[in-house]
Formats: sequence, structure tokens, C-alpha cells
Amino acid sequence: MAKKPKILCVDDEQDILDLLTFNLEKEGYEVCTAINGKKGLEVAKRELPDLIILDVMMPEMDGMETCREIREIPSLRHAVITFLTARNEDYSQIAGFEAGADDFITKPIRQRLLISKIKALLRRSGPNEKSTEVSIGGIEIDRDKYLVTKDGVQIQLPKKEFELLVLLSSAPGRVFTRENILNSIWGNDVIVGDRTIDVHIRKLREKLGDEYFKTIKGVGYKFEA
Amino acid sequence: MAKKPKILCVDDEQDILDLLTFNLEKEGYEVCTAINGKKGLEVAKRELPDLIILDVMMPEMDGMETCREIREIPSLRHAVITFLTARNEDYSQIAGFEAGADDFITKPIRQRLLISKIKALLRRSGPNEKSTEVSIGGIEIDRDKYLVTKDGVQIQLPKKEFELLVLLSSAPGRVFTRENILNSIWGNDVIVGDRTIDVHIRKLREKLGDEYFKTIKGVGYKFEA
DNA sequence: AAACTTAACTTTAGATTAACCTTAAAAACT
DNA sequence: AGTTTTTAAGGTTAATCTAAAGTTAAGTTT
Repeated sequence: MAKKPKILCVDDEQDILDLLTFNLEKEGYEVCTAINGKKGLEVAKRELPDLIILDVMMPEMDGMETCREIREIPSLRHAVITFLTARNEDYSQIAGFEAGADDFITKPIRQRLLISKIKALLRRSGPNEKSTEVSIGGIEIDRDKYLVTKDGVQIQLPKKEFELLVLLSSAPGRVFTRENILNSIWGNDVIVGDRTIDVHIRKLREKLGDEYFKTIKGVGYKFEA
Repeated sequence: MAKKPKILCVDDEQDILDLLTFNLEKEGYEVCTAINGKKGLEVAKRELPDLIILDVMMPEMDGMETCREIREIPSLRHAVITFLTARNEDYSQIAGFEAGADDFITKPIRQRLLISKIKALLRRSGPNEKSTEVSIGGIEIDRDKYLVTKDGVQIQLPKKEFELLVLLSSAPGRVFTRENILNSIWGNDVIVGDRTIDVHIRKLREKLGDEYFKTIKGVGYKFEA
């Protein structure tokens, strides 16, 4: 990789800043911090980070406002911004995407998840620019944002169904064996019953339409437009 | 066995590398290792392994990226690549198939399962066959993807028909005796009636055209373009 | 409460069989 | 030799069987 990605963390709690700094530096990122929104903006302008982690709840200038201001700065317009929020603050998420956020990280912070999210975000915005959005036959899938849209209508899928859809759609036309599917979604040490995959396929067919999911008897399933 | 299959393991944790090396060498494989994606790429180019085990989560250059780069190298295009991943790590990781992965192994690693998977993968793409894709006289067969295409049109074959086609097309021009066929598709302990093979051949002739399947009376069948 | 898994039952695609037909190539008969 | 049986092997078709997938609802887990 050409250069260490730079990450700016903005939070009013020093503990959180320390925790983030520790974990991110361990992964080889360059980290800078700010203790409030106003300072965050200053540091952002100066350091031009690749990714910014913003706490939603901060006195004076909250994350939402900081985010909007950052988006106004041309040199930071394409920086990736992710909010730090307590779980179940649903409305703040909707408002957050409007303010220009790319993702959310919920507290309490799970270390591995944090890192994998950061990686995914950086990969997306990176020079390799491999889009996480797929569009096939009227269905749009955004892997990072966990969003599925059919004919412009947004569809909410639970985790397993979403994973199954992502897997099958990752290679349209390719037949995934039941073993393939079990391995990548459940893992090879988990044993689930024979009918479990079928049920999830059924749910997907119900929600997205039968025509997309083809059964290959004795083998598995495939996705096609 | 003609030659020891060579396996490259890439992981940032030395413990995992040791564990893999120990288990794989015990099974008679030649093992080489690399401690990160970049080194993995170097070693892969030099050693030209038959199979590559890639950890998804690695600092600097992750497994996904390494996989993509490996697929760019002509001499490694047909190497088997399998990811090493924690269960439920991240959805985007499921998209590994898109990056060109052939399979997944989930952590924690189950020794016996690891070995049987590796064996299966090597058998499939073993030294006997160059690639999983065959193209003969307008017919394309992809063994892994369970896909058959004739003159650009995709044809869905059920399991037995597909297996029969794969067998016959594995050596075009060669005559397979009925015994041959029964043994490799049904197994030598299964007894099926005399007409069973005929019926499957008929289905194939129906779907792909008579001209490809020649009968050698008193002996068996052969496939030719 | 929502999501996931399981279990019991139904349905169906696909595999097998069975009955009959066609072909080819040995045998048998001019 | 050339023609006609005979017969064995494979071809064809439809009926039957069966394992795999579909379905639904009732548990479990999160």
C-alpha cells in the first residue's frame, strides 16, 4: 500500500479517543484527534485525513453539524465520514446520512468490527475503487450500507437473508453449492439443518421475486437477472 | 502421486502459519508461507503454488486485494484460492467470490475439515486438468460453476447429466465403457439398470445435439466435437 | 418482537425402471 | 457369395419411484 491512511477521531471523551487511537495505530493507521467539533474542523482542514470518525453527541457543535461543515470544504468533500453513536439512536442515523455520513459505528465499540468497517470504508474510497454497490436486473445491493432496493423501492432484509443475497449476487450466474453457502454464511463448524437454507431462499423469493433465484437440484442455487 | 502439491499460506499471525504448516506437511504437502499480502504475492510468483490459503484480515494489503492481484498474474490465474475468515466477520467479505476465491475456510480451524477441504479442492483442479473450464466444439463447460453453454446460450443440466457430460468431455475422443461410466458416476457399489446410462445420454443429445455423443456398440460412449 | 432454526409434511424435478422399438452384425440358410 | 433370420445391444418413451427442495408453522434464540 502506497501510504498509511490517516484517520481523524473527534470525541468529547478522552477515554474514547485513547481507545480509538490505540486500536487504529495498532493496525498501522496514522491517527489524529480532536476533543470537540470546532477543533475537529480545524484539525481536519490542516491534516486532510482520509477518514473521519465523529461522535454524534458532543457539546457545543455536535457531530451532525461538524459533518455538514466538513462537507462544505472542497478538499475534504471526498473524505469518508463515519459517526460514532449509541445503539438504537435510529433517528440520528437517518439524519446522519442526510448530513453526508458514509457509515455508522455503534458504541460500545467492538474492536474487530471497528477495524473491519474502517478497512471496508477505506477500500471503497481507495484508489482501487471497487464499488460495493451492485445492480442486477432491477435490484440494487449496497453491501456497506446494508441496503437493498428493488425498482426504486427500498427493502429491509434481515442479516442472514442479506448475507445470502450478497453471496449469490456476488457472482451472478454462478451456481453456489449448499456446502459453499453453509461455509461462507454459517462457517464450517456450525451445523444447521437441511431446510434452513431453503427457508431463507424462500424469504428472498417472497421479497424480491421468484425469478431471481434458480434452484439446481442436487447442487444448490444461483442468482440471475 | 506424481508430485507433492504445493500450498502457500498467507496470514499475519505466525501462530496460524505454524498450525497450518504443521497440519499440511503432516499430510504430505509442500508448504510455503508469507506473513503479509505483499510478501504473499512475491512468494506466489516465485513458488507457483497449486493452492493458496489467504487470511482475509491482514494489515496493509488484505486477502481480498491479494486475491485480486494474484488473479492478474497469468501463471497463477488457475491456482486455487481459499480464504481464511472468522465466521460472520463482515458482509463485504462474503463478496470474496467476486474477487476470485474458490472457497472459504472459517476460523477456528478444524484440522480434519481443513485437510478434507484442501484435498477436495486439489482434486477438483488437480494436475490432471488444466482448468475447470473446457471448451469443445461450441460447448463450454465450467466444472466449478456447474455451468454449460452452447453457442453462447446457457444450458442448465441436472446433476447426473452434468456429471456424465463432464466425464465424457474430460477426454474427448476417448471411449468410456459402460463400466467406466458406472464406476465414476454411480460408484462401483451402486447397481443401476442397463438402460439408465442410455436415458441420460439421450437427455444430453436432446439438449446439446446428437452429434457430440457417439455410441460405440458393445463398448460404451465417447464425446467428440 | 424480530429473526432464525427446526420439524413435519407436501410437492416436484429428476433418476430409474420397464416395456417396447430399432439397429447392426453375427449366424444360418439358400 | 448373397440373402435372410436371429439376437444382442442400444434407442425411445412413458410410468413409477425417490431424494431433494418447498412450505408452513411452531419452537428458539437474540
